[in-house]
Amino acid sequence: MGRKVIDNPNMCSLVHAMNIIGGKWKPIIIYLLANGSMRFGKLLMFTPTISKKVLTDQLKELEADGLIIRKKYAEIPPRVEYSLSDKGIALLPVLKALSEWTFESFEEVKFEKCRIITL
Amino acid sequence: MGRKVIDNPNMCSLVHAMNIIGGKWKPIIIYLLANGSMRFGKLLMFTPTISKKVLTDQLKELEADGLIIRKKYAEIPPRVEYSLSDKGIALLPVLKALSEWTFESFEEVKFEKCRIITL
DNA sequence: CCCATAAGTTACTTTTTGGTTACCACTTTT
DNA sequence: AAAAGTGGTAACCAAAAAGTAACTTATGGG
Repeated sequence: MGRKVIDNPNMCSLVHAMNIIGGKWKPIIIYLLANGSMRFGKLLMFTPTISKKVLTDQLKELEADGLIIRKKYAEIPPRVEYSLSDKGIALLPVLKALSEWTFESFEEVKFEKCRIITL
Repeated sequence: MGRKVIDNPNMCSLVHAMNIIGGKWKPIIIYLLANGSMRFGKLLMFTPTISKKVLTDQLKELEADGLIIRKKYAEIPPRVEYSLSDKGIALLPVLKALSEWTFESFEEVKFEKCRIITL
């Protein structure tokens, strides 16, 4: 039921990082939120191969770990806005560096610099 | 048989990065190799909760993606040394930044700065 | 002749993750 | 009166990842 994490008896910060953002989708979700808040439906549109349930699950874990903030408006139909917390914002430079590493290390492949939008 | 990856029609470099190092163990393996080459058995010892098969699989994928180099010596019993390639070395600063992000963003928890050794 | 060794491989099982479909709650629009 | 729009949840299944245990290979040592 709970999520599986790497045992971390020595409190290694890299192990913890992998436990938090190791999920395949999480860095991508965080990057999608880099330019401001987004609603559930829009996040779903921008990550076409993810299912509703998986997106829900990932968002819940990200919220539980304090990387994103979920703001629910008491409207009908419901509106829920997701945005980055301070922790999430602090992660952006790391993700940018990761994206640039790919760009530079795999020059033989023509990558776009972190355009995640796939529609 | 093959590994599952995120569809990446727009060649987003972050998506590619996740496809390459998204595995739970991969960044940790790369970090273990930061200080020089290591033999299979030693890698296994330093990652206590990973199984032999999974370590083998991860190493194979890392090698296939060009992040590590596998050098096999024609000895009996066999000796195999794993080390970082240029791509792998170029990834180290990113992993270091990731480790530091954890350290600083979760101050309430007392993390060790990237001591991965868990024995 | 038998054992140990290093680095796996193979076959098998279990756990985890991801996907599908249906359904809900409320209101506004048709 | 019925449908559409939103952000979900629940039940159920399929697929993938991971774990376990036994086996392999070739040689030197006892």
